[in-house]
Amino acid sequence: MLRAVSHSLLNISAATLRGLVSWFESNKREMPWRNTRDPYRIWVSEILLQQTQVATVEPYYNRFVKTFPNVEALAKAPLDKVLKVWEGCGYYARARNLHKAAKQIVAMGGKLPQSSHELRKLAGIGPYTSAAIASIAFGEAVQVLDGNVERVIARVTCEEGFITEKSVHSKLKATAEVWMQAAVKAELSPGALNESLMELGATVCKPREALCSDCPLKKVCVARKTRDDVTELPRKPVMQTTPHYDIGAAIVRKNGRILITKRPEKGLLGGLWEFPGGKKERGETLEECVRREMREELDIQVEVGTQIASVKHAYTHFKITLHCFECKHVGGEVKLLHVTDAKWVRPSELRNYAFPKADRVVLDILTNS
DNA sequence: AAATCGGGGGG
DNA sequence: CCCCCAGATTT
Repeated sequence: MLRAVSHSLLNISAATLRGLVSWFESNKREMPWRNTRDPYRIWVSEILLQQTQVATVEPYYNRFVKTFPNVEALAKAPLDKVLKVWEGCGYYARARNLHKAAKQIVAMGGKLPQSSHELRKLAGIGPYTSAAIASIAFGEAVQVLDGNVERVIARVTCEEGFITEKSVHSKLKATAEVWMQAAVKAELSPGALNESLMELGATVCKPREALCSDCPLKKVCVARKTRDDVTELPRKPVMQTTPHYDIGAAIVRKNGRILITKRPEKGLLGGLWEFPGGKKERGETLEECVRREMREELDIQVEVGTQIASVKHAYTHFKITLHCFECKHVGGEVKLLHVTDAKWVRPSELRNYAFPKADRVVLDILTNS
């Protein structure tokens, strides 16, 4: 055990690390947040980049910093507006926590904390993000260990253990720490080492394709030397298949307006608006499901008309097909039984509200027909 | 330690 | 169409 770690520690030379960073300097992709030193913008970019690819993040980042140019602007904005800018980007707890942390920072005097330890205390900032901001924005010698860096180190050190095991994770982290110390001794900047390793993982040492001939670490990579297929590392347990649900949803119309409801602040799609509805139960038709959901969630009676859309969508732990029906409101005043808010909205105003992706598809069908 | 929490891209 | 990706928080 000790030997495996020691081996990788002793083998990373200043020259190799310099080669890595200079590879990065000449191969790095252009990104909007790489043109700024503003810690606020670097923070926003790192939150958006959690679980999300660079190409997806770019338009969201540009819109976000234009709408909320600094911590104060973000802190004083209503959450609904923050969610609207985040609409479609997923993992909405990130937006809620970013907003919450902005308020925390303003309460602390308006300046972002500069150490990874202090950053870690803010909502939505965990081990990865605190290290990323501290190293990139403030030059702290703290290593990041995101999925890219884990993969690069697992391959370079030929770590065969399952990535989900704590001991394996600790080993990779220990190696990353030693590399960081070696980089500091070689007078390389901590942020540059971290960005180099992440960029290498994203563009060369990729999950299902390793472009080893382009890799600045190819001479020291143990997996490349000893294995047929480096992409088998890091090892991961097989994922189990996810359940599928049919959802019945209603476009309830009254006096030219459509009824939308707001989801609870916590949990799945928290704080977003949607067309009311819910899971179809066994032995129930979609039409019966819609009538039942309108009764249970809102205490209204509807007449279910034609189906206007059937949208498939995959979440992290299950899949849905959203079946959407035109409905006529025929009785009952709306009561907030299982929703936090409800509004009758003109079709042209629907786009002012933040909807989940599946509902956005329905909305597009609705307004383009 | 395991489950929750989106949406995009690739084969 | 299915499979893969992966950081923070909650349980």
